[in-house]
Amino acid sequence: MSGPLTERRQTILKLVIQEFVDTATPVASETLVRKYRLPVSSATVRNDMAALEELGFLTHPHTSGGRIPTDAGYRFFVENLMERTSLSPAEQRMIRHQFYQVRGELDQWIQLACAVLARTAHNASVATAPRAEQLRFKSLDLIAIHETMALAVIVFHGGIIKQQTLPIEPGRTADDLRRAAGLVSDFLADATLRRAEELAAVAMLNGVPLSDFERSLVDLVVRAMVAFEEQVQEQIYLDGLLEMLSQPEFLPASGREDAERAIKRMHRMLEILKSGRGLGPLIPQALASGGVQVIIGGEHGEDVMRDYSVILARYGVEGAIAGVLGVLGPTRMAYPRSISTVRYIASLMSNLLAELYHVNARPSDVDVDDEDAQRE
Amino acid sequence: MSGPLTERRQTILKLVIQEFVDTATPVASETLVRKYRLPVSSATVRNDMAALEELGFLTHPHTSGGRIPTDAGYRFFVENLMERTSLSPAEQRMIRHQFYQVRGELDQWIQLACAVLARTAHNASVATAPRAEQLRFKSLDLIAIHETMALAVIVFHGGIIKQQTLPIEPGRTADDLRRAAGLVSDFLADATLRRAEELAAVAMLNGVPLSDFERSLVDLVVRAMVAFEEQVQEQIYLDGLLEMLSQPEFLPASGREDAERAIKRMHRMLEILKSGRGLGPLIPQALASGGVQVIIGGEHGEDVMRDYSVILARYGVEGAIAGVLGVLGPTRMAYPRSISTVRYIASLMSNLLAELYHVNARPSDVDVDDEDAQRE
DNA sequence: TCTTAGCACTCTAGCCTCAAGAGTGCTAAC
DNA sequence: GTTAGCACTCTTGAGGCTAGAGTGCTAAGA
Repeated sequence: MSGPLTERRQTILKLVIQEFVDTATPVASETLVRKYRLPVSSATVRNDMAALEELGFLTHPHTSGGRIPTDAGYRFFVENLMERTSLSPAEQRMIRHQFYQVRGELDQWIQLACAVLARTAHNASVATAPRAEQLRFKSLDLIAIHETMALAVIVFHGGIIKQQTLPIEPGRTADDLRRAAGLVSDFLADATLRRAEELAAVAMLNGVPLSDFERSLVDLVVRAMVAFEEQVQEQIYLDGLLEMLSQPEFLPASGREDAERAIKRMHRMLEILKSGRGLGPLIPQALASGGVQVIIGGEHGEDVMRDYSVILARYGVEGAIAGVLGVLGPTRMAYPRSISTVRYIASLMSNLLAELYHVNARPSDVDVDDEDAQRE
Repeated sequence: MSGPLTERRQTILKLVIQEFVDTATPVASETLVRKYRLPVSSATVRNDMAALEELGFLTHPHTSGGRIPTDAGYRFFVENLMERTSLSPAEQRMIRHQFYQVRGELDQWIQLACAVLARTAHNASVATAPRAEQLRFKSLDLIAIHETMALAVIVFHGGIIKQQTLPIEPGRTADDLRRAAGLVSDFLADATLRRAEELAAVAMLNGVPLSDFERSLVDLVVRAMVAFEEQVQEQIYLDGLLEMLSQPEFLPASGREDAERAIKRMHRMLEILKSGRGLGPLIPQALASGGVQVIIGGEHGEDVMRDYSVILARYGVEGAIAGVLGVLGPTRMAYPRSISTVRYIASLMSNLLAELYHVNARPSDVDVDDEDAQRE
C-alpha cells in the first residue's frame, strides 16, 4: 500500500524533520506548503505523509495535529537526506580562538570542548579524558611532600601521567627517594602492563636486588597500570545541562499533565547522567570505531534513552591515546549542525593532543595565570 | 497588638516548623492540635498563630490554608528553639566507615563528603577543596614527560601540591632538569609569596647566578603562588542535585501554574549553581569564621537566593589549610539534622586532613586499586 | 494514474462554571 | 484567657463547552 519512496517524499520527510526540529511542534501538511512554497497542494503532501507513515518514517501523536519523525525517519535523514556541512570558517575560527586562549592543562581543554559543544548544539555535552591505548611505563619520580608522605609521579610514554600519594617512613631523605625511584624506573623501563606484571612477580621472588621499599614501589606502579587499563572511563565531563533542559521537551507546552511529564523527564535525565547508564555502553564502542557515531532514540538499547540521541566522536592520536566527546539531547535535534560541531571539535582536540604530546610544544609561554585569568 | 512570645507560642512555632518541614504544606491549627495532642483547642492555636504572624514569624500564603514560617521564624527556631542534636553514634560510625573505605586522594574524600551530605540532608551539597592559609614554598621538581614537555611539581609546606606542564627545549637531559629544579628550590627555599616575589625581582636583575631557564622557573613558581593566593575558590564540588530537585518545592503540587513555577525555579537553581552566584560570596565568610554558618532565605543578599538556605562549615587544620563544605536547599529544610550532619562531616574532614598532612600518616596500606575498586 | 478541492470528523487547548473541602477570623459565651 | 460556632474566603479538581487545527476520505479534474 505504501508505494515507493519518491524524490518528493524524501523532500517532504526532510522538510518535516527540519521543521519539527525548529519548532518542536508536530508539522502540518499545510504548513509545509506555505512555508516552503511547495508546488503541490496540501492534500498531496498529506498523501505523501501517509505513505511516509506507512514506511515507518513518520508518526502521528494524535489523529489531528501534524506529523513527527520516528527514529527511523531521523536515521534515514542522517544517512541519506542531510547535507554534510562543515562549520563555517568564521565559527571554526572563533572556536579555535577560544582554545588558543586557554593555555592550560588538558583538563581545561576538555572542559572548554564541552562548553563549546553545549553552546553550539544547545544540548548537553559529554567528554572523557583521553586514555592511552597501550600503556608503557617510562619513569617513576618520588617527591617528598613532608616527613611522612611522598607523591609518586608515574610517567608513561606518550605523556600520560598518573600520580598517587604514599606514606613513607620518616627517616628517608630526598636522596633516598630519588635513588629508589631511579632503581625502579630502570627496573621497569619501557614495560607494558604485561611485562611489568612479570617483572613484579620476579621481584617478589627475591630474584633481584631490590629493597622492600623498592619492591613496594614496583607494586605501586603495577597497580596503577592495572587500574588504568581497567578503568573503562576515566572521568566523564559534562556540560550544557541547562541548555538541554531548556529544550521544549523539558518544558510544559500545555496543561498540567504535560508539565508533570516534563518534570519526570527531567528527573529521569538527571538519573541517567548520574548513573552513567546510557552513556557508559556507548563509549567503548565510540572508542573502537573512528568517525562520528550517531545513536538515535531507541537504537540505544536502554529503554530510558528511547527519547534521546547521542552523537559521539573519538578524538586523540592514532595508536597512542584516545578519548570520546559528543552531544546528548532529545531525538529532536539539529543533527547536521551537531554532527559537524562534534566532528570539528574532535579534530581540534586531536590536533591539540598531537601537538601537546608528540609533534612539538606550543610555541609561546605557558603560565599559571592564564588558567584562572581566562576562566572568566 | 501582638502580645508576648509566651512559652506556648514558642512551642507552636516550633511545631509549625517541624510540621511544615515534614509535609511541605501549610499547616493548619487543627492539624497541630490533633497530631501533637495539644491541651488547647484549635481556636487558641489560631489566636497564637495570629500573634506569631504579627511578630513576623509566620505567614499565610492565602487567606484560607494554613501557616508557613517566615525567614525570621526559621531564624528564631535555629537560634532558640531547636535542640542541638548530634548524629547518632550508629550514623557516625556508618559515615566514618565510608571514609575509611575510600583510601584515595583528598579529591575523593571531598566527593565522598558531598555524597554523604546530600544523602543525609536530602539536598544539594557543596564543598571547596581546602587551600593553604599562608603558602610557603618547599621544593620544585621537574619530571620529563617527553622530549619537549616537562611536568613541574611545586610542593609547599603542609603538603600542598600544585602542578603545571611546561615546554622545554629538546636538548635537556633529566639531569639538567634536576639540577635546575634543585637550584631553584634552594633559591626560593621556604619563601612566602612576598619573599618569592622579592627574590624573583632580584633574579631578574641578573643579581644571581641563574640561567635564563632557571629564571623562568622562578617565575613559574611565583606565578603559581600568586594564582593560588588569588583564587578565591579552588573548585566547587557539587552533589545531590537530584536530591534537592526531588523536594516538593521543585515538583508541581497542583495546577499547571504551579508546575510552571516549579520548572522555573529549577532552571533558576541550575543557573545559580552554574554561575556560583549565591554560594560565591558566602565562602570567604565561612572560611573566615569558625563554626557552622546558617544563611536563611532572604538573609542572603542575592535575591535569587530568597527561597533557599545554605548551611556552611569550615573544615581544615587551624592556621594551615582550610576549606568549606555544606548543604544547600529550600528554606524549608530540616535544620537540626542538616546542621549536625554538616558539623560532623566538617570535623571528620578536619581530622582526616590533620592526619594526612601533619600528625601521622594513615596506618595501613595506601594503594592505587582502592581508588577505583571502591568507587562502585 | 496522479493531483486537488471540499468537507466531515477527531482531537486538543483553553475557559468557564460549579461544588466540595479546607482553614481562617470573628463573635459571643464560658 | 479559652473555646464553640459559624460565616466567609480561597483552592482544587471535575465537567462541559467552544474554537481551532489538521487529518482522512471522496469525488472530480488533469
